[in-house]
Amino acid sequence: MKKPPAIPEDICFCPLSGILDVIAKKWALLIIAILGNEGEKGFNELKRELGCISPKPLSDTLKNLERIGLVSKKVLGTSPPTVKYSLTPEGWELRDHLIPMLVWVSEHGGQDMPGCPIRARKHP
Amino acid sequence: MKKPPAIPEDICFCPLSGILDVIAKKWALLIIAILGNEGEKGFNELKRELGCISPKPLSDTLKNLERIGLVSKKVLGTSPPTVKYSLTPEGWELRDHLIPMLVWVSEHGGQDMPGCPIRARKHP
DNA sequence: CCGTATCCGATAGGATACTG
DNA sequence: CAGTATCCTATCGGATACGG
Repeated sequence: MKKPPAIPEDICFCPLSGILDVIAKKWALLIIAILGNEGEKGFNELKRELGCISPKPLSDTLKNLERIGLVSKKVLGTSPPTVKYSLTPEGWELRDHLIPMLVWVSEHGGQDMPGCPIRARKHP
Repeated sequence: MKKPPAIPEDICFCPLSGILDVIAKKWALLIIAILGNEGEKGFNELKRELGCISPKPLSDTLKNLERIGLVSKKVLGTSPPTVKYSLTPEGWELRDHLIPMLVWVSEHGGQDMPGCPIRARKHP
C-alpha cells in the first residue's frame, strides 16, 4: 500500500463539518471565487455573473457565508438601495487556499458540463 | 475598491460546473481527503471512518467520484470479496490542491459543529 | 465484507411574483 | 436595485433490510 504524503500531523477534521456544510454547496465556492476576483459585488451583479441562479438560493447562500464570517455585507445608500458583498479577511484567507484548486480544476477540464455556463470574468 | 490579486488570467470557470456538482457535496471532499491520507480503503472501512454516513450516499458518492475519474476501485478476492478504493493520479492532484484548504479550515476552527464527529486519522 | 434495494423525510434550489 | 415570499420539484441523504 502506497504510503501517502500525509497531512502534517494527526489532524482532526471535526471543525470541517460546520464549514463544509456551507462551502460544499452548489454556489458557495463560485461566489467566493468571484468576490475574490472582482472585489465587491451587488446582489444582482452577482446573480448575473453566476448566470442561472435564482434569487432564493443566492440569498440563502450569501446569508450562510455571512453567518460563518466569510462574506460581509455593506449597505450604502437608500435610493436606490446599494449593497456590496465582499470577502472578510477570513474569506480572503480561504480564497487564497481555494484558488489553486479552482485553477487546477478549470485547467484540468471537466468534460461534462451540463447546465449553464459559469465564468469568473470573461466568457469565451 | 480594493484591487484583488486576481486569478492569473481571465479564466473561464465553465469546466467547474461538472466537477463542482460532484465535489461540492457533503461527503466528497472528506472522502478524497481520507483516501489521500491513508492510501486505500474498503467500503465499510471508509464508512466507519466517516462515522455517520449511510451506505447509499456513500455508494452514490463513490460512484460519482469514480465516474469523473478521481477515485478508482479495485476488486481483489471473491471470498470474502475485498474492494479497495484509492485515488487516481488526477485524484491525487486534486487532493494536493485541496489539502491546504482543508488544513486551513481545520486550524481556523469552525465553532459550530453540529452532527457527527469526523476525523482524518485520530479522534481526540 | 460489499454493496444494492427500498422507502422516506428533509432540504436545496429553481420559477415566479411582488415589495421596499 | 435588493431582496422576500411562495410554491413546487428533484435530489440528497438517512434507516433498514436484504443479497452476492
